[in-house]
Amino acid sequence: MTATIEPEVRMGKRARAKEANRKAILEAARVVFARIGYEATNIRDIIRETDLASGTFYNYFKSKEEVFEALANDSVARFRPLLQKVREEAKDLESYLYAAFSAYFTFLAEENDDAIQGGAPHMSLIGVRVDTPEMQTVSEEIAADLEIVMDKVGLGKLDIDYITAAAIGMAREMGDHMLQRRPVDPKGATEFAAKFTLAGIEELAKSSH
Amino acid sequence: MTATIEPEVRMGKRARAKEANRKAILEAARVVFARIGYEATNIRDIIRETDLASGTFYNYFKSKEEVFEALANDSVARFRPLLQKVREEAKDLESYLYAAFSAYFTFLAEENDDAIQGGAPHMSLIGVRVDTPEMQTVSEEIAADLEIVMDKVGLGKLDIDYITAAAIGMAREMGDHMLQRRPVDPKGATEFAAKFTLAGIEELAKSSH
Amino acid sequence: MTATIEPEVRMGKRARAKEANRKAILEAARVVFARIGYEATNIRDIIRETDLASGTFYNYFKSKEEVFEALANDSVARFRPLLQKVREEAKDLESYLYAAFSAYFTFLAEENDDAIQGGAPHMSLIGVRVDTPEMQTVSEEIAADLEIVMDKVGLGKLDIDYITAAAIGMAREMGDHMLQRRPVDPKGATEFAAKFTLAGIEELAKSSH
Amino acid sequence: MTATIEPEVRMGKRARAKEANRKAILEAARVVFARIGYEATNIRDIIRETDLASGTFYNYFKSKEEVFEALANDSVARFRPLLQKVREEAKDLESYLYAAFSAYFTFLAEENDDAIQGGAPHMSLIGVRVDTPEMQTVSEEIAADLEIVMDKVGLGKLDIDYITAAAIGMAREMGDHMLQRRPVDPKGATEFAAKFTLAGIEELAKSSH
DNA sequence: CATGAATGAGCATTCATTCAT
DNA sequence: GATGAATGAATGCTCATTCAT
Repeated sequence: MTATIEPEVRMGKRARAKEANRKAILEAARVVFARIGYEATNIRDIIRETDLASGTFYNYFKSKEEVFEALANDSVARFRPLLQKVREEAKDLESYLYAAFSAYFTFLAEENDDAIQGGAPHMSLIGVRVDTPEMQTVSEEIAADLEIVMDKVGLGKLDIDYITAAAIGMAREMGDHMLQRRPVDPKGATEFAAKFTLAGIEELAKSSH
Repeated sequence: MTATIEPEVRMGKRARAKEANRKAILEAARVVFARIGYEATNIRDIIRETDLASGTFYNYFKSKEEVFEALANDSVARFRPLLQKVREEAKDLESYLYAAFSAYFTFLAEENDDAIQGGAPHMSLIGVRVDTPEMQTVSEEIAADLEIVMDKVGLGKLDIDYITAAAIGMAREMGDHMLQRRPVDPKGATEFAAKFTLAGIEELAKSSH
Repeated sequence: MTATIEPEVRMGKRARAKEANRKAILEAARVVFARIGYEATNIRDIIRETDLASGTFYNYFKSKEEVFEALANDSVARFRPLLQKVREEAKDLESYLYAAFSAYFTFLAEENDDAIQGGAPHMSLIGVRVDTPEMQTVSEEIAADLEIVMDKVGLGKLDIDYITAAAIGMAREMGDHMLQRRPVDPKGATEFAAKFTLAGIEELAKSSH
Repeated sequence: MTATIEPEVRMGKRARAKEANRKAILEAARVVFARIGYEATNIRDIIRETDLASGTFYNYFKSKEEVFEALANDSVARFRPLLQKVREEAKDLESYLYAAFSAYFTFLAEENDDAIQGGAPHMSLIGVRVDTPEMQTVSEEIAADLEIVMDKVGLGKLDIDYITAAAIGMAREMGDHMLQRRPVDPKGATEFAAKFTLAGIEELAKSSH
């Protein structure tokens, strides 16, 4: 019986080093963006955080923007499946909201774990205050989800665009605050946001007939 | 009887020119910040927008940060009276929320009038969310107020930090959407946000004892 | 009676300094191009030759190409009047050829005087081995001139394009060699080239009927 | 009797691959030099034109200069027999000049055949005249030959340096023009140049005693 | 005070060269 | 001997800041 060989193991040393360097740059970028902010960051800051030489950066990315994009894509790629699961398992509006906020706040907390350990003064950029096309996609997915769910429970006539905006804005801003607190408490934030949003929606529903 | 003398009249020619230059720089900075975002703006961009020489900038401000500060202070100076009135006239949480959201959305609509006309993207060049000095300051003012009001109406035991975060996040995100709609409708946004927030807070109050 | 005031004198100190800096950069560029060749020259080499700072270069020129262009334009602008005079004063083919070669070799010697003093190992680029649009214009002027002159003396049926090419090629290549010799002797080169060319043309004329 | 063994056949597989790589690099360099000029070419440009890796370049050449040299030597190797024949068969100055110019213009036309087909600009990208290794070497060979021949026919007292310069300059400049004409006509150019040069030299000889 | 040219530190980017695989 | 990623010195260029006029 032949052992299953993992892709990483199949790669030569060179390929593995390449992969590792790419990851090192991405990770360094994530840390530096969190520490001093995206705009203030320059490429030297990023490579200084690795043990690579300056020219090496350009073997992997053309610009700061491209690292950012990669980081954002990565975040979204990891977040989307969670959202998918939420969507499938939601029974009603309440369970959807709880699950969605929980997914978001938990993801955010995990995503920023390193930054938090390192005492990053700048709040997380990736995934929070950033509108990449991908992030917008996630927003739109949530909006679509909400529309479906709300339709199903007979609330389709409400202003879903504003409701989504309210929920997303709430999540973003609360996310920043959540990350400032110790201990970081995604559960509490979820409880708060879900309850708050649910009440808001119900109130709007009541006054709309 | 001493005649009331307007500040401008009291000033000499020199002082008036000085004041005008200061204003020109501030206005230029406001325009450029709105156009390309605070971080992306450099001092040359600002003075290029005026008919002044680069050195002149330093007679008035030490840095981009200082202009930002001044612009923010200016916003506060213009916004504070409105907020003062809101605070004074608010009888309860409901009336405060309505008035505060109304002040915010109206301010936002007016503040972005030029930008909308000029087709300025206002924020999010590519990806990074930019807060103009105005918005940042206004948000902070409201946060402070909200805390006071909630305390006064006996809701001080709630998680006021999260509540203000929720309200501000909601306002910010909804603000973007409001500015996209035609006609721009601060009244509608106010109605929506106030009702939503009030219901949220009441729900939290209910479940907290 | 008011003294005639020279433009230079009318300029303020600032304007004069500006003019001087521009000239300093051009002169430095000419020297460095001659010393190490156009392609090998970088902008730091040029400014190092002046007592200016690196950034100052960009107050005057956008690139190495632009300095080159300015230098070339300058050369042409100073050469064209000489050619004009040659054209007007030429009585026949012989006198035209002598005058034109003389103008060229003399101009070349003067142009490269500094470079020669400095022991420049690289032969002159400006005006010799370079085809700027302007240099081409000069070539075309010479070609047109030759055509007119040759027509006048009844040699219009010859291959004037090749004759011009031959004369210009000869001048270019001989120019390089002339600059290597000590003393630099434009008279000798002129004598040689004119005689040579004249004989060549006459031979062609003879065998063309 | 030993069979004549071709070099290629004598080599092992390894050596043949080696030879092929060397040739690939040389050919790539020739193409790129012709396309963008020697100075503007960098090593990456050359290896990109092959299917070899960058490091491989250094197994064959130490620098761009060395490739140039090799290319030039190659040209010489191909051109020298022609020139050898010219030298041997020349009975007098006239026949030498005809044969030499013919060799040069023919070689030039053939050498530029690909470039003409491929629409390569060959030289003068913008402004700076570029000599391919081939041309430079050929010129030098002819110069050396001419000196010998002139000496042999008793014209050694003339200014041979200037004469060769004149002949070479003429050939170069006329070569450009020849390549522009259709059809490309080395014969015509040869006739013109030889006649012209011969007359020039004779005139100089006459006036030198 | 206004001016705007000079400054030079700082950043992005390229590229010849090396070397582990 | 081939590979191609890593290296880091070198270069082009920007921009906040100063200062003589």
